[in-house]
Amino acid sequence: MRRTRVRFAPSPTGPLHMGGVRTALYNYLFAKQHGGDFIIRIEDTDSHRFVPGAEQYIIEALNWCGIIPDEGVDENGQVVSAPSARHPHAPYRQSERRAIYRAYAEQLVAAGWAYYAFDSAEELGAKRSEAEAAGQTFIYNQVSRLQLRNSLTLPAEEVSRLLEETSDWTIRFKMPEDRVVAMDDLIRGHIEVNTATLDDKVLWKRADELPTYHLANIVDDHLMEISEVIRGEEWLPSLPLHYLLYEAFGWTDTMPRFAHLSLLLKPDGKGKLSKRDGDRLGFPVFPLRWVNEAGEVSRGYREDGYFPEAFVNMLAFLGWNPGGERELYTIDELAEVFSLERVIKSGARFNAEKAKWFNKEYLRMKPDEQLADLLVPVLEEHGISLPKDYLVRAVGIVKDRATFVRDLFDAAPYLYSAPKEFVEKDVAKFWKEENYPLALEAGAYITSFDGPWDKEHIGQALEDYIRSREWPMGKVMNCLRLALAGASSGLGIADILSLIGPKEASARLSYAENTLK
RNA sequence: GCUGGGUUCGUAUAACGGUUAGUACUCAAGAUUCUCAAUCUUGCAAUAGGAGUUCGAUUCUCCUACCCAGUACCA
Repeated sequence: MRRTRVRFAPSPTGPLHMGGVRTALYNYLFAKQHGGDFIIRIEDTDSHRFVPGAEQYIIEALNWCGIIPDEGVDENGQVVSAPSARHPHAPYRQSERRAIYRAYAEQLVAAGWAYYAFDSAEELGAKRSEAEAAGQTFIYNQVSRLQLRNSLTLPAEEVSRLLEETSDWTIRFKMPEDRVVAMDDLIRGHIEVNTATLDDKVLWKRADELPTYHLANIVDDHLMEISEVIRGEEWLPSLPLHYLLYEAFGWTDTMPRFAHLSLLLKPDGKGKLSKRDGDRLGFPVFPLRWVNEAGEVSRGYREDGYFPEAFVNMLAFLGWNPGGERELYTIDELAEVFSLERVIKSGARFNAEKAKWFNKEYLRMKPDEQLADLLVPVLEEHGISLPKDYLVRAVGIVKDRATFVRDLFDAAPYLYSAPKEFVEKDVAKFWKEENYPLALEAGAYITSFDGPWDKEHIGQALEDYIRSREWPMGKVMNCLRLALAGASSGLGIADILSLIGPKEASARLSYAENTLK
């Protein structure tokens, strides 16, 4: 039984999408469950699409999620370039491995599994548009390669000359003509494809001396001793090529097992989840905030106030579930119960409401002390500073109505500072001549209450007082809340009073009396 | 178009040939309360369609429809 080694291999062409985070997460969970290694490899073989900062973003995002690699990134979040005991397969960035790939590509040519192709990108582009105009599709395959300029059709001397004198040739895979490739996918089961439907993919480019994804991916997975490849569904059509590449290299016996994950879909309508959907429907599609070169901002789960544990839990359950009815799992618990067999084959539609629900659940589970600490920066934004023990008590009172930390303030700002304004509509409704004097009187009574100053005793005393006088309970209470909180709806009067204390309550009552008249 | 993949309440999913097709989110109603939340209870709501195999199909096979992906010197 070989050691479990899986990798997440993103391309630094932009911020990591939440679907990418899910792929990384499943890889991580699989590795942890099998006591194996989780590796991050940066696939930056496309020199044209490189985006500055993207690699750093990916590393930071995974780190925020608690998806910590065993190899590929050092303790400071930097991709490691030199091999060491902890990082035996460095470098982990393909642009730094470019010297490796050419020999492998040439090996395939020598063995008859690949050939040199001299058609320029422009020539091929022209052929494509030509075919398209005729309602057809141009494919570089077993049929067309015999009409094109390559080492299969040109004389040997001409090939050597072109290899020597030109610098935009490529090495293409010579797809077998009529073979059924039988494959097995850990999630989808047995799949068969006939090679006659496949094309001759470019493996290596002389122009930038870089491999394409297919070559680099197979070579690196082999060199890095990857045991399972868990990746997105968009790679399924390339699987036959990858199987054939392992065969061509003679690596079939150590070929990894494959698992193709379905995609994340839009919450509504058709198609896969995109950045636009987030903007349109008002939720993040990226783990972290991202600002592109044009200065456009994409919001992130972190900045929107999600706990990484909630984000990870929610993501894990999008297209997978452990079978029972429990939904809340820490990342370590997920690693224990995760299984590729239970990954759903069809695409999962993302649901922003459910994401919020997860966060709310995690917020409720957090100790009040911790929530109080998290609330401090929010209060600072409002210029408020209060003692820790006061915040702990306040948080205990509001946490049930909060989804995010900021709701701990937003849901009841009056717990942290006296209201300066009153909701007009509520004033009109409750602050009436026949009601507010009663409320003021009840307020005066309770602020001088000499029993134990806690929610139960205050609530009981206040209620008894109002009842004994046969005043209308609702009207008096709402009036009191209006004076204390600035609005007629909100926390229970006893909750508010127990926290702010009789002195502050008294001050608020006077302020309301003077302000509202 | 071609190739491959997919299809259970609105959404995420459970049920690996036998269930009144379950659960969560959302939504609605009720209970509770000084209001609003929270909470609790109840409710609405699904096997894409059609053939087969079988004593019996959500589950297995085929066809149709629809959805997704790929079809680049991008990953």
